[in-house]
This record gives sequence, structure tokens and C-alpha cells, in this order.
Amino acid sequence: MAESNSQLLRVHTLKSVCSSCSVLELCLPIGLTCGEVERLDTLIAQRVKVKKGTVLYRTGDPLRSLYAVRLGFFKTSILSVDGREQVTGFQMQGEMLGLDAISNDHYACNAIALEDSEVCPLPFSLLEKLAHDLPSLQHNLNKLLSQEIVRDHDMLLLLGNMNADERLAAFILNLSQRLNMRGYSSKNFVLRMGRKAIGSYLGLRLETICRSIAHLRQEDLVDMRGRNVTILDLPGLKQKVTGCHRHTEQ
Amino acid sequence: MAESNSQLLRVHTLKSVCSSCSVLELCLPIGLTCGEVERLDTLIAQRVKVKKGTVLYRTGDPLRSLYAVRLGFFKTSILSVDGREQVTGFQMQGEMLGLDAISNDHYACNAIALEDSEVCPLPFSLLEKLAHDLPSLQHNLNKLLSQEIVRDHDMLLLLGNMNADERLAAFILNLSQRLNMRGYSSKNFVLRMGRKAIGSYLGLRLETICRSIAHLRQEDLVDMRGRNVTILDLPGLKQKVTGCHRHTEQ
DNA sequence: CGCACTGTTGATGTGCATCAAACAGCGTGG
DNA sequence: CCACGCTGTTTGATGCACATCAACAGTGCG
Repeated sequence: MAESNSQLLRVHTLKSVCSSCSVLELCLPIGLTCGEVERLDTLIAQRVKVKKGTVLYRTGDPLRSLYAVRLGFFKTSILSVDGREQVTGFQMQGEMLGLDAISNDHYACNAIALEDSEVCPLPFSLLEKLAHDLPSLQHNLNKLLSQEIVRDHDMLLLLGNMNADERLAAFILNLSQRLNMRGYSSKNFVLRMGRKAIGSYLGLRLETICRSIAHLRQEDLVDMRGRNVTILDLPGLKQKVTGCHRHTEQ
Repeated sequence: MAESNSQLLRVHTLKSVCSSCSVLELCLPIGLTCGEVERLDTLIAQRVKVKKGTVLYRTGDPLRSLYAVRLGFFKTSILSVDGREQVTGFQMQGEMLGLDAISNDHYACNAIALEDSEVCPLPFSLLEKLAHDLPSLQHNLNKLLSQEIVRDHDMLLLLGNMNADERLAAFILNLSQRLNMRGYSSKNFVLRMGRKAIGSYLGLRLETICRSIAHLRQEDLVDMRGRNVTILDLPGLKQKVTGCHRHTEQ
């Protein structure tokens, strides 16, 4: 039995390596040579399945690994003392979980799978060592961290300056674009999170989310029934956001 | 003349090194050995003075250096296309500017000095090389980036869940604590930014800031006249924020 | 089939934005 | 020196966007 188990594990391990991973071009290995990706492979003992609703890590847990999302969908959130939840992000394949834990070796948020998912745990101490050997990996890690900061600043702009309809439009456009980058339809997709989570992310109540959905529908910009989203008028939707959207020169 | 000039520069250079810098224990060199700090010194060609109101860098400028604030006070902000401003942070001595530029080699915000200030430019490509030689420097850089993410997430919680009075209380407490860490009074300090900038940072209008100040004064929590702040009731002020404040286990 | 959960829509209230005016501080120039 | 304008701050009156409370519809699961 031990043997058959190790056989199974081996198969699993072989499948888990970065070099054969379909999200390689969106993940940590961007721009690494084949040889470098192979060394990155050695980090990943195995992929881990995370069932829908399962907590990947909790606030305060000691940092062991960063997690690359290989498949599925996560949300990260922080909790106030009196139980109010602030969703800090939604992560899909190729995106990294746990970056906030580097600050003090403990995760600073909760990460929950919104659907059956799969992650590649990257033991952080090993990752740091490997990054030392592979400067472009180190550079990628730096970039990843910095990108998260830029994203967060964009969220500050959203929360500080946009009204409910604009926030929702920006949210839908953001999802659309990220799905598109991954080869999925940018016009037609299904939400992995409920209205409450969207509301928490956008700093609104779930009822307000519903009403803003109704507004966008009345303007024939999107069709949303339940969790199914169809973008009817992409330029119109963008119009709704630009103006209050980030000014990025170059 | 060239000689006397280089003499002057030399003096300035000598004074600029990390090893003799008073904010060393709050800056990049935390935990570095003397030898390591000396190597970090080689990065810093000279300190740069930045006059009040001067732009240190703008959105879209190519990343050349990160900047350690040695003295003074900065604000960073992003601009929406139609000119609305979102302040993303206020930086004081020992804090780093430009971390968001690593994401794509261009600064993603504007940095402006709120008073006459002084920064240590850290040429980023050199910093990366040096970090490769000094693992603990690399680790510090990673931590710095991650800490910025955690701070930003706290701001999301603030903007998403707190009312005006709570936001202002949190803001004052945050300043008080950071000043305290630097050896200044935590009860008595002067604001370096105007009501408008505070409002932008906290997602509120300047009039609302004024009113919230009035509220906190009426409750005898703080005395604020103009830019002078006196904290009268620290526990009371904290009380105002806890409840909606971040739940951090351990 | 019934129950729980999620989403939708309506009625009402409130916290903050907006508009407006007065005031304080401060440097400039007459 | 004071008059002046400029900028930043304070306070009041009003309106509106979103929260809150409540009822109901749709969906999925045991």
C-alpha cells in the first residue's frame, strides 16, 4: 500500500511541475528560462486541492508557503474585531496568495476557496533561497509584490471616489479583463462569489449591489441574472468608469 | 573650481551614509551587520533635498530610484482622468517611496514633499544587485513591500467599513504611533497636510473632516486648532476605533 | 416537498456631499 | 502701518446616495 501510494504521489508530482503547467505564462515563472523553470519545479512538492468553502489559511497562521492558484477561485478577507468583513481581493488562476504574510511571517488575512480549486504551495524559505540563485525569479517576486500594491491603490481610488454604479462597472470590467487574459470569454462568465462578498469588496451593502445591477441592466450595459454575467456594451461599460478611473500616463 | 566642488560633494557624501544615519533602525538596514550597512552606503551617492511643494516623481516617470525619506514629510497620490485625487499615503522619515514603481518600471503615483525634506535615492538596479549579495537586505525589501500591502488592506477596511469620525480617529492614532516610534511626542504634534489632503486620504470631503474634528473635540478626545493636534484622551480615541479595527490574532 | 439560503425590490432613514457664507492667518504692496 | 487679496478652515442649510429594515421570489439541497 505504501508503494502504491508513492506511485500515485509520483504521478501527481510529475503533473504538478511548473514546466508543464498551463498557467505558466501568468505565474511566477514569467520570463524564466527552461532550466530556471525546472529548478522552480523542485520547490513544488505537490499540488493541493482545496474544496469549495475551505479555508486555505487564516489570519495569524505562521507563514509557511505562498500559494499560486493553479485552478479555481479564492477570496481573501480581513475581519474587524466586531466581526465586520472586508474582502481584500479575489484571486484566480496564475495569481498569488499569501504575499501579505511576508511582512511579519504570519498571514494577515483569511483565504477561502470559492469553488473547488487547486494551488501550488511554494515554501517561502525555499523560495527565497531559490530566488537568490535565480535573479529573474527574485525580480518577478518583487514585481508581484509591487503589482499588488498598485492594485490596492486602485481600490483606494475606487472606494474613495466612485459611486455604487461606477464601482460595480469597474468590478465587472476587471473580472472580464482578467478572464480574457486567461483565454476565457470576456463577455460571458459566471461569478464565483455572492452579492454579499461583492458588496464587501466594493464597500457597499448587498442590496446596493442588486440595485446597481438593475441600473446597469436598465442601461443595457450588462445582463446579469443570478451569477451569470453577459456584457452587452463593453464601450458603454468602460465609459461608466473612465473619468473616475486611474490616470496612467504612458 | 572643479576641485572645490568635489570637496564639497565629498563632505556631503560622507554625511549621507547609512552607517551614520539617525533613522537607520527604521529604514532598509534593519538587522544588517555593520559590514552590510557599509556596503549599502556605497549605493547612496548623495542625499537630495526636496523643497516643500516640490514633486519628487510623477506617475509614469521611469523608475530610477527608490527613495528613503531621511527627513521631512511626503504625500503620494494618484489622479483619475477627470482630475479627482486619491491620496494613497503619507510618508515620514525612515519610510520608503517608490515601491509601487517596481511593478512595471514606472512610478504609479505622484510624490510631493509637504515640507522641506531630504531623501536618500537608492538606484533600483544597484539595489537589486546589492540585495543579491546581501540576503538579509533582500529579505528586508520583501518585507517592506509586504508591509505596504498590509497597510493598504487596512485602508480598504477603513474606507469600506468605518464612518467619518472613526476614520479620523484612526488617522490621528496612526500618526501618533508613527511619531512615537521616531521619538517624538505621541500626544502633541503638528499636521503636515491640509484638511483637503486628509479628506482625500480618508475618502471624505474637507468639510466632513472639519466636522469630525469638531465631534472629537466635543467629546474631549483631541484638541485640534489649525494644524496643531493634542491628544487628550488616548484610550478614548482608541475606543472609537476598536470594534471596527482590524482583527489581528497573535 | 419543504426548508434554508441567496437574490430582488420597495419604503424609509441617515450620514455625508454639496452649496454657501463667514472667518482666520499670512504675505504683499501701497 | 494697515488695507488687501489669497488660501485654508469653520460652520450652517439643504439634498441625495446609500444604508437599513422588511417582505417576497427564486434556487438548490436534504
